[in-house]
Amino acid sequence: MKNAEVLKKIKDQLHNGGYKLTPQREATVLVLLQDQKTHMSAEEVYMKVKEKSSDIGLATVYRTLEILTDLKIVDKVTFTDGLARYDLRKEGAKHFHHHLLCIECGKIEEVEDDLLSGVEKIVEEKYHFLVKDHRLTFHGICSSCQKKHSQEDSEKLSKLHDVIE
Amino acid sequence: MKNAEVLKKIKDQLHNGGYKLTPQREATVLVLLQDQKTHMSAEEVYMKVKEKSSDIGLATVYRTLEILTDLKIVDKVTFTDGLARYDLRKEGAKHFHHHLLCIECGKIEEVEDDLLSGVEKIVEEKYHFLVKDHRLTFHGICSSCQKKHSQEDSEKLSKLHDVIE
DNA sequence: GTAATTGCAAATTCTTTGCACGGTC
DNA sequence: GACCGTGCAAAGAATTTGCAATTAC
Repeated sequence: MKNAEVLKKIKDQLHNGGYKLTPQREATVLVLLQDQKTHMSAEEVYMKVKEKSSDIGLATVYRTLEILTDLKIVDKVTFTDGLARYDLRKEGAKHFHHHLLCIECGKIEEVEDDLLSGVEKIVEEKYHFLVKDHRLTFHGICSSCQKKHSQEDSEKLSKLHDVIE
Repeated sequence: MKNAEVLKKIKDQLHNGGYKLTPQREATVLVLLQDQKTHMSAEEVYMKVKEKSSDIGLATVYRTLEILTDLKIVDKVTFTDGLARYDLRKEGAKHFHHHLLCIECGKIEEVEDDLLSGVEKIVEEKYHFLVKDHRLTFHGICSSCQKKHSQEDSEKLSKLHDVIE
């Protein structure tokens, strides 16, 4: 689905929710659309909107993000740093996607696969809990940090060889 | 494992980490031990410690909770309200347990089952991400809120019957 | 026209920090 | 007596709110 279509759809959702379509709200949605992988904080969204010439206040960004969260157009996530970040929901995604948070470099990768349907079934049956959504984040070491490690290791090893030789 | 034993173990961990065992730290750990299901915020821990006669400053609670988090004795979690909460790690648990957060009454239930080992394998193989820990929270409706609903429904239905009769 | 929305600044909330004092080995 | 830990109060960071001016429909 193209960005223009997605934007159109979001506009409709705002209307249906009884909200007006202001330039500030449109600019905010556009920024979220163009930068879907970065998990921006409110401050970052605010900066990006200002960059694009559109003038906006930080409070308006917070208010807009809250509306979008209520309408389930974006999801609010908080990782270990305690800062709220905002993620556009993927088109047609029933559930929130998952995250891989690297504890070394801080990078956040996204996982779109639906990994939890089996797990949800267990939760519903065993705990009689009606699952509506979920938040899943893995903490660990990303592939590039792993490579960095093995490189360091082999360097140490070759130094060791130098000493022995 | 008994609380006394767990406390002893935590004392050792503090010592090994090069930290002293002050009355304030001991009181904080005791509060966490006695109230394992409530997911207390720093403020709540502070209040509980004060209740138990032990005098303590809020800053000390924050500092103690940070140490305990670093030592992986407690886990810091942030749910949707953005407030940091602290959970004692279960004895011998490799991984953090999961949570069921009711979107109606706000109650948080814990799930101890290891539901994710299969999912972690997929993540490691497909994304080459070395998993160290995870955070999983389901958002939904708890069993008692579900019951409340069906009760309301049957009440409405019986009123409807009254009208018809 | 009018009710919703905005921007600003002030207020709030949660958390961290600086520093003088007190306790411990 | 050096050093770690504490309490307090002040600072800081993130977010929310009150209000007068402005705007979308």
